[in-house]
Amino acid sequence: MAETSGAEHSETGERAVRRRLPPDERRRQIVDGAVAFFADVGIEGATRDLARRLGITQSLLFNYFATKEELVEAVYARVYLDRLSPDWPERLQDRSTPLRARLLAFYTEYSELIFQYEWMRIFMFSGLAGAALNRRYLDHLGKVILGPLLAELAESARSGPPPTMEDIWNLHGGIVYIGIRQHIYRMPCPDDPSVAITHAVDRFLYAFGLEAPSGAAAGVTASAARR
Amino acid sequence: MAETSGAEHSETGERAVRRRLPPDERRRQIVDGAVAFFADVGIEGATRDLARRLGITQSLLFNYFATKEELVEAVYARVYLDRLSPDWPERLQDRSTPLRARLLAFYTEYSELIFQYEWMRIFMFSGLAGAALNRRYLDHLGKVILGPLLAELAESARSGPPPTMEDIWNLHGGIVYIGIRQHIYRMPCPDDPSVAITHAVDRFLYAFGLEAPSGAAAGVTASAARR
DNA sequence: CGCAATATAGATCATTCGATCAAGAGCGAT
DNA sequence: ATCGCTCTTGATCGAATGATCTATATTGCG
Repeated sequence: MAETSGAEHSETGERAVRRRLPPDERRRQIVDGAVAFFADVGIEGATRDLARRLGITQSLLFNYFATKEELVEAVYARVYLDRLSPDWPERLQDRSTPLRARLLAFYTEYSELIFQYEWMRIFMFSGLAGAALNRRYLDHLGKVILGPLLAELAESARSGPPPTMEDIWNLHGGIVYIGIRQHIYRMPCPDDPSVAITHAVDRFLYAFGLEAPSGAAAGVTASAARR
Repeated sequence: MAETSGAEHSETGERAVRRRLPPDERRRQIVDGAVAFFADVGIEGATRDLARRLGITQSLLFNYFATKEELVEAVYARVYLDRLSPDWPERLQDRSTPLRARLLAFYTEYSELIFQYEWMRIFMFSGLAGAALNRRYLDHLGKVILGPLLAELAESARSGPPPTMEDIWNLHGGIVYIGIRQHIYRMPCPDDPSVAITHAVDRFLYAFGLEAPSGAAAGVTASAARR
């Protein structure tokens, strides 16, 4: 999270230098802080604690957001924004590139985007709360990413039963679960998930008669496939 | 959740008949209600709302649990209890049965145990809160189930790179993610996950040169493998 | 340099939270 | 029946919550 200014003090509340900031900059600082704060303690976190962490007073929050709910919405918007790159659909359907390379490129970039403390936790908090943005995101993911991905796989598949959407969700879930283990459950995880991602994608493709012969341990990994 | 008595009233608070219950029965009723309640609204849910849902007064809760935290611990204990059957380790290592059958039997039973609204959500809530029981459970799962499972797979694997713990977690995560989609995100899911589980297990085994030739669409599914 | 605009702070309100307590109500023993 | 034990209740406490308001301090502009 970008430190917008040097005015924040540590959470052990010694006095900070008072800083007057341009409104939009202050607003950005508050949203940034709120993202980090709510990711830690959940959306139910107290506005006073958030203010203390930001080094401002609680009442100031309400100068920028009429209600706490409005602030939470801003946090959701910030976190969900640009998390699904608009060019992924076409890149996933670019048949001049092998399907495996497309999959590896997508999941490498996607995992770098979402395997982050703030995103993972706020996504889970908002999911449990039934937030509208959460459902919209998952709908969009299914329609715009995983749907086309299924079509591509069905087109290329050379053996076995035809793939279903449930198979795609299984691939997706197995990969996303790395981030869940890391940031939700705080389990020790490999710092670079691309090896696990590569293996998961290869196992998946192999089952449909695609690429990755059994000895391909030295193949291109997801991290090296980054465009 | 078992309706312990007919005394509960609907949540729209019309007066209920007052019932005097034996202490342990009342306690059980409270824990049952608390499991369902906290699964819905999260651990931060108010004790007054829980009491209203149970058709009792809020103060009565504190006759059975000294603090809310104590009640929450009872909820955790109830939910986490017996969720990892003690005979799974040995059954997973019973080499008189094919590895595939062992895997399918395990994940069928396991998914039936955990793909439930209360479990899934309370597990996620407690995970986000960093509850000790959550870490203990995952430690235990890794050591007692997934560890032996890795050993079995490594023993049987006939091709490809040797399996790692990360591979096992990928299989596990892909399956568990079905429950997450269903109960955390409330997405529409197949009511019987055994087909998806079977395919996931078969893809996994196939990648290590085991069973499931490419045409095995009509094989034994997980639900039929139930012992 | 001085003034107006506004960012900021601290006190404060009403509500809700977990938790306590004395009084009342139900059930079993006699 | 009715007595007594204890389960249950409603009132209530102090702390914490979201939200408001007034007074002060700081900045930018002329």
